[in-house]
Amino acid sequence: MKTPREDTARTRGKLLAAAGEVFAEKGFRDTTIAEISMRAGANIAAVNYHFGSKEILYSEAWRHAFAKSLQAHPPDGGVAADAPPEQRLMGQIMALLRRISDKDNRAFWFMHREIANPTGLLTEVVREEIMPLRQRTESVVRELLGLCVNKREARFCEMGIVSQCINPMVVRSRLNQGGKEYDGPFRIDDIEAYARHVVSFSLAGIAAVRAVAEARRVKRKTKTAGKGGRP
Amino acid sequence: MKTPREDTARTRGKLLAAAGEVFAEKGFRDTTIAEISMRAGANIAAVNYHFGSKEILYSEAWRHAFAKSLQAHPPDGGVAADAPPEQRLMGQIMALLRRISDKDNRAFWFMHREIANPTGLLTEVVREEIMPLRQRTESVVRELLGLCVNKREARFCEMGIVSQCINPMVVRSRLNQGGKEYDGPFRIDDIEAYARHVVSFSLAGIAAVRAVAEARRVKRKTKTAGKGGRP
Amino acid sequence: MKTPREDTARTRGKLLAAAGEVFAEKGFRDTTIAEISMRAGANIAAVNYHFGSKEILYSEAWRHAFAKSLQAHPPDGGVAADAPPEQRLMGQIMALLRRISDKDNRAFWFMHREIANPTGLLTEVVREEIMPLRQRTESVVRELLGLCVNKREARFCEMGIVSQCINPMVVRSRLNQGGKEYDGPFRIDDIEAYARHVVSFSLAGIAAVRAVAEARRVKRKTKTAGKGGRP
Amino acid sequence: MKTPREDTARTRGKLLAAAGEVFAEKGFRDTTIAEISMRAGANIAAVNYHFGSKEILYSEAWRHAFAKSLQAHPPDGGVAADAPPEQRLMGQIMALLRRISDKDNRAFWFMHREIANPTGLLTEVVREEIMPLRQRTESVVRELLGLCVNKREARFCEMGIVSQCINPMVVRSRLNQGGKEYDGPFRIDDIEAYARHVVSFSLAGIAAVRAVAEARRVKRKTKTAGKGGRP
DNA sequence: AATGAATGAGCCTTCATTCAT
DNA sequence: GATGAATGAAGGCTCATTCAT
Repeated sequence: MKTPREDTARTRGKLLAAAGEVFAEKGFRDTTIAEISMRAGANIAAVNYHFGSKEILYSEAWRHAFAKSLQAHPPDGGVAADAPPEQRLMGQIMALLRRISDKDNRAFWFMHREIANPTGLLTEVVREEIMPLRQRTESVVRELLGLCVNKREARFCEMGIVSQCINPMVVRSRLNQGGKEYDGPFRIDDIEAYARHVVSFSLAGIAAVRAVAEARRVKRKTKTAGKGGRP
Repeated sequence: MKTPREDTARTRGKLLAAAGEVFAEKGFRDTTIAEISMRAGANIAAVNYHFGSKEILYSEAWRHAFAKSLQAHPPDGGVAADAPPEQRLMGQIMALLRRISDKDNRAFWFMHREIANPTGLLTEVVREEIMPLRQRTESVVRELLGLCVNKREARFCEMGIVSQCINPMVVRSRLNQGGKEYDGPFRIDDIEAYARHVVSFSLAGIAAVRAVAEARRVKRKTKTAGKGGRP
Repeated sequence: MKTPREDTARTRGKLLAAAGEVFAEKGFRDTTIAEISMRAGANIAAVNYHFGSKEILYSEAWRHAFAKSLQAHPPDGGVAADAPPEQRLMGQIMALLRRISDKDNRAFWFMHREIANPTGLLTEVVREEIMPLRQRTESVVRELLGLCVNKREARFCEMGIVSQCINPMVVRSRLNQGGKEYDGPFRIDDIEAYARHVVSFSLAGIAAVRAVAEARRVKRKTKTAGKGGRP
Repeated sequence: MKTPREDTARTRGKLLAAAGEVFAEKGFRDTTIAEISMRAGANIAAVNYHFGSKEILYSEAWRHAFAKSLQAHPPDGGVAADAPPEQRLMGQIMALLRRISDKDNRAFWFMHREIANPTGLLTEVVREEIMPLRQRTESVVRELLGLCVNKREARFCEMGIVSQCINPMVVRSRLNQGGKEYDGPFRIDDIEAYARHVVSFSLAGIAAVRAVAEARRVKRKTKTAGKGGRP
């Protein structure tokens, strides 16, 4: 025996799920609430009734999808918090790639569309939900970079690493869509192989940045020491 | 003394420029030909008169913007063709970052929107115009990688490098828009500094990939030699 | 107490009636859905909401009008099925003329416009709905023609009879429109008088055709008999 | 060496011919000046330049086509003016059927469309040009009807005969269009056979009408004679 | 609480006509 | 005289939202 409350909750859930699918497929503008309602098996007035407007549904659907995505693929990638930073980086990269490539988790595609085609509806959501993830990555990267590297370079590294994950996945997905697989230069056959590549490529990059920074620090110290040391 | 031909060319040009601006700002769907016409100082029927449809204008505007973009920032970045590959890579990265960040060149934003929100109108255009650029980059990367690295890893490297350029620029641009500068973790203050970072980071990454591949090759040879050499 | 279903049915009905009027007056192309909606007391979006498109409304309105027309003027003209064929022909002709001249039944004008200015939207409808009527007429005509008349001449007769009904009515209607009655050579004052004329004119025509055919048959038989009979 | 006058005349002629084709194919509303101009190899402004408006071109094109049609198929059908009325009727019917079925003469289709879908642009033209033809037919019919038949019945006969020619041709043409021949009940295989059918069918009809009228006359006279005859 | 009918603003496109050369 | 560019009015259709039940 279902209470009206439960009915309401179920309809809301169906609408959120349907909205997630359609928004991810077509973006905000090309999505019609008629299609969302239909896929959710609900009335065409249901969206405005339950959420107030298409715009509100949009951000709610994103939060919903993002939470589900994080639950399915924890950001540490299953690596223990006290593992060496190299392994933790690998874990985070794998988690990110899995979140993006998981066909059941559409949050990433929302985000991507939103960045390309800003509605301005997700800016707050981004800061609240995405930032912690990036800071978690930045923190591992800083560990690997050591103390000599300044903040800007650390940010550069973090951005570069995340970008290596995001961009190729986007391109791959787009070019492979439409049924026919596209076997051109953009193709990534194996998520795990690509993850290993990004890790080893980036660890080398990080090491180089670290080396330069440390050399600079030593040089400065020597200079300072020489200046101050000689009477 | 204007001939009708010249008139047409001028109006077409104005429409292309206006279309470039508006499409880049708002994407295909949210752009109205009314706004394009208004910005071009033309009648609302001008778009259909000169181009036939909004869709055709879209792809024509992209070609126009892309050609202008390439002309303003040659893909070699001003580096001679016989310079060492490290410098040529730097040149290409600089050229790419400049093309993306140049506020007068909107082609990149078209492309980015198109990938995020495919209209299907630019697929051919991409393959014809973008591929050569990526192949040019891949070719420098392969030079730096040496002969031991297989094709897939070369592609991974090329994709990673290009991604490091594209993605942060997108995010930076989006978050900085709306008048207020956003001084958060995504910000890139200095294009040139970021270019140098990407080059040194990526050269180290490439060297690492190369080293691994060469070690693998040596190992195999030794194994083979051992197998065949000792009875 | 109106249910939504009843509301829909009423609005649909009003739209069908209004569409019937306007399409019959102006034809498909010159009819605007704005006018139909206005006459039906509905919003301009109502047509697309209830029917999907102007084209669908067109053929639905025709079916609606045709059904109403048949109901108002049964095709046998009130003559019993076992009456002599002359009377049944009279009944059908009267029914046809009444259907055409009835100002409340617009189906005929649709048809006429459609034939003159084909939209291709009614072809199926014609075959499904008009054919049975013509076959009914042809069947009476064949009865009157006897067995000697071949199929082609029977068809000629049927076509000629129906044409005598349709064409003058069309011309009469057109020339009388615009407020001023046109009392020229095309005018038919009295539907019933014209029906009687068509019947007697055509019965004589049919008899002549029948006589010729029977004479031909007798001649052939005699010839054959003569040929075969004499050794 | 062409004078400007000759150029103008030629362009006008091409426009008239092209307009004749397109108007006959598509009707007034669905015909665009652009298509007429294109088919005539003229500028899009040529129609308004040479004729003033689409409407004027429409009626001019009709006059042009009608004159050409009459020239190609003289209304007497090649039968001498002193031939017996039966033969003259046959001549006129043949001429009418030929005019209608001649694929190079589009005037009839104009007319038909105009009647079905009145633009009001041809009403005067009709009265001026069509009436004489119908009066010519009516005059033969009256000859065959004799003096006892009243004016209304003569008109009925004439209308019926002409209708037998017009209507089946229209239907035949429409149903056979679209490339595929339609071998249904409407088909007329042989213009000449149909003409013979109409003549013999109608002569019988005329004879019947005449007989009835004469019987009525005799009856009245007898009655009158009887009335007046008895003292 | 929830539905389905109805709305009206807005968009792309068409096309006869006009304007400047 | 003749052209081709340009115009503006109008039409069909879409869709998020509101209204009445």
